[in-house]
Amino acid sequence: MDQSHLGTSDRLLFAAIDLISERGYNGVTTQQIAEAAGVSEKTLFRHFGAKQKLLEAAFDRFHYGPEMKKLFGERLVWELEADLLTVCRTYHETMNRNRKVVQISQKDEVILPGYKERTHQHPLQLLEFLTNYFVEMGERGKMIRTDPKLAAFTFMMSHFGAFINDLEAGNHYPGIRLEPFMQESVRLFARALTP
Amino acid sequence: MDQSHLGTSDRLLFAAIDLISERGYNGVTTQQIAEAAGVSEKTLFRHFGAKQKLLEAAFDRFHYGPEMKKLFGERLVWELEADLLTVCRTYHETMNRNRKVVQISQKDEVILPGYKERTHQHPLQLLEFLTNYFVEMGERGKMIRTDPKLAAFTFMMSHFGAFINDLEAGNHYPGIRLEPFMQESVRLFARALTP
DNA sequence: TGATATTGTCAGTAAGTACTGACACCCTGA
DNA sequence: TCAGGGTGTCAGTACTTACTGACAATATCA
Repeated sequence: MDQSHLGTSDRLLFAAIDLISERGYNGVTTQQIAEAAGVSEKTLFRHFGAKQKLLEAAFDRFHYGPEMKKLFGERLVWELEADLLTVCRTYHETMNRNRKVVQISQKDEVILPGYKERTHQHPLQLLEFLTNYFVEMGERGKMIRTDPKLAAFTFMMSHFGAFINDLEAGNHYPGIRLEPFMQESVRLFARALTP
Repeated sequence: MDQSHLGTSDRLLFAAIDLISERGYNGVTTQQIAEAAGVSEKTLFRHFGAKQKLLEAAFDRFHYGPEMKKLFGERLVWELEADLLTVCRTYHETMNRNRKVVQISQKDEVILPGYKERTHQHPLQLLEFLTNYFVEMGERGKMIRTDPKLAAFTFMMSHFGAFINDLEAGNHYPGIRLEPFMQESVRLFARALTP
């Protein structure tokens, strides 16, 4: 985790995200953030003016925008099992990139009003996408007739749950790893939804 | 939410759980907790001695022990769909009773070391139970051969995800309600696992 | 009524914390 | 060599907050 090559601002942003995601906004002092960044507290305030501004800047810096819309529009092969795997891989990739940001918006919703919505944009998009995909697959006769939105939601939730579970403490459920879980869940849902 | 009939200690414990689950341990002052309980701050300290002790007492008070082991051991009918519904209902009931406690142990793991494990005892138990159930069902020829643990985990995770999603802000995913979700998810998993 | 326990009030302490100002230092580039 | 931008140091301010002590008020109950 050597960040000495980064500029002062970036080091502060990194440190802020790291510490706040662990201990919460009110659980970390500006001094601790500055120290973690290898910088004096004064410098922190010279750059960001206020603790809150620092968090907001950090949030903006590390929150990946909704850039995946068409990202896997081409990758689809209209085979249920393969496509579900693509979707859930994309989901876990996105969530893991935003890992700490998600954690912060969970812990400190109160301090960052309005920011939680941004964090939940990705999952919402994916849900919408998956729903449309199910509709289309139904029309092609490659999927059973069900409520496509609820089916998509159930699939998403199982991966959201696994993600959060992993976020929180790693190993509550011993002997369970992400990759086998993804494959098994995809297999199950594919079997459930194939005519 | 009239709690005037309760004793002083209990009112304080209620107020603590309420406020801390919303704003986090460091986001609430002892004065605010006392005020919410309709009691002077001094009384708070007379009863609990320290803020941390108050939280610990509150946690103990509102954390339901693992009392369900055999609770639905008799309710099972060895029909996949019906039993899955029983399991996930039990799950959501337990989680919802512990709602605020779960939220606190998510936000303030740092302040309550060791307590998170306790919160995750119920899900762990249910997972173990469900795994054994799947094994038994497999032996009876009423279920396909799969990794029973991963299948159980996938089912649990979809409900854990739904629970957390509901916890956090209520309605990220508009138009989705718990009851229809439970039924649809049970239907899906039953279809996936029936021979 | 009187004894005891519980609570409120109020003033106060000690520590922590976000944030500032003044000044000296160092590095870079002209 | 000089100027300027970014930084560290240090002292300090204003505010919050967990927690305490002393005393008065009230409720409970024998």
